Amino acid sequence: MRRSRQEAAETRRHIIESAATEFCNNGIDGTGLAGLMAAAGFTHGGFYKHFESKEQVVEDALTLSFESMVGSAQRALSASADNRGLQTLISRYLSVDHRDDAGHGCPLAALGCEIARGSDSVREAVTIGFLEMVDLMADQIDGMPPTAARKEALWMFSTMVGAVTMARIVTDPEVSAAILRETRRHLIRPSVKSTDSR
Amino acid sequence: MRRSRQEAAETRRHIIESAATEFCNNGIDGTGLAGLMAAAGFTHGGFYKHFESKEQVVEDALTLSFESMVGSAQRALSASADNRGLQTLISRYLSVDHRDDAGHGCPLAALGCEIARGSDSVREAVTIGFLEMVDLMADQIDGMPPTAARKEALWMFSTMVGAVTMARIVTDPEVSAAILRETRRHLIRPSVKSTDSR
DNA sequence: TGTACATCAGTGAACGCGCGTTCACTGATGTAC
DNA sequence: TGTACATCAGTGAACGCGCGTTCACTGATGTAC
Repeated sequence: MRRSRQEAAETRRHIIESAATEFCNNGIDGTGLAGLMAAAGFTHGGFYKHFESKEQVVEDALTLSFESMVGSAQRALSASADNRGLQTLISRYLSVDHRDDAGHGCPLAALGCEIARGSDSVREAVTIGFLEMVDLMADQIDGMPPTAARKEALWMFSTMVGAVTMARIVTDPEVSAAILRETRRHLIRPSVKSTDSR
Repeated sequence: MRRSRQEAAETRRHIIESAATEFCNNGIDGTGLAGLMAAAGFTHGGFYKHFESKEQVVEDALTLSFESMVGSAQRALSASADNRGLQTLISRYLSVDHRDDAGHGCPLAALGCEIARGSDSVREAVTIGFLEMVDLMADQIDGMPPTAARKEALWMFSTMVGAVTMARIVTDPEVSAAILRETRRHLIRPSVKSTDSR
């Protein structure tokens, strides 16, 4: 039974959204197309009416994940005054909530090592999203020329990805919390220094 | 044709070693038992003469990976004077060589997100190895009480894992190199401060 | 605006393939006397 | 020390299963007149 163009577009979007959650929760290799379509409320036969291959839905899901992460980061930043916005962003990323909800979190923390082994087009799409987040953060770092700020944001975001990944691996809850806490302390202190200390 | 006990033990060890490389290169889900045994020079039928399940060889391979990483780190540290040992360790970890040779590198950088979704016993084994590396690094941080040094090492190593993971994802070679370089700069500077600056 | 036909979103069954696991078989090793 | 038998490391074929992908079919939507 054919659906209207608008309905079909909504279906596609819905599949991509739930695919992003499935991938982040179970991994890319760990998510089958049947399960992916079931999670979206469809049978798996219809998959190829929307995508050319599994690879394509991976690419679309990762792109959408970054768009929503960048979007909510932008909203958080414009909602808060001064350089507190960056601190809020970092604190949220390095929170226990984010650690415990991979499905709705950063795709780099959830799928980093799988993406590293992925195709060029997947890595390309992820690189674009990563650099958008980096630029967003760099804009919030004051007391630094733009080039230096970008370099600073580059390592800050990589550090955040590593911290959440490790906090998810470690079995001791105290060590896990300590990783997040210590990383927060190191990343937030420097940018405060210019206004607080001395 | 039965082999001697010693031969069998050597075979087992050899399978674990090549499994570690295979996992780090192709992922845990991405490595089949047939390929794993073929890489070790055997047919896949003999796998269950040495291991109870795929899960067990994963655990053994990760444990061995950490042992060899911790071992070579210890050798590097004891070979160099003062606190230069820690700098050498960090520089090597954050090198282009390590980035480009996942198979013989740190299992956390190569498999972090897969391990995070792994079984408790796999995560437990990895946590032990992670904390050994952390303690090794903490011992090299001077001008800090042991508890603080351990916390410092905790976030430093997480940061290193994140940097190598991101450097492997990013498609732009300059950005990839910049991630490693900036992370090196931030991690090496503080420990030098106590002897160099002021 | 109404009718006739082509299009295609979604279903459900099927495809070949590689996965983890099992098993009968082999012949050299280990053990018991 | 020598002989007879049990053990078991490694082989190669087979198992059921879930994977990504394909396809015939359906009926509502879109298009042409």
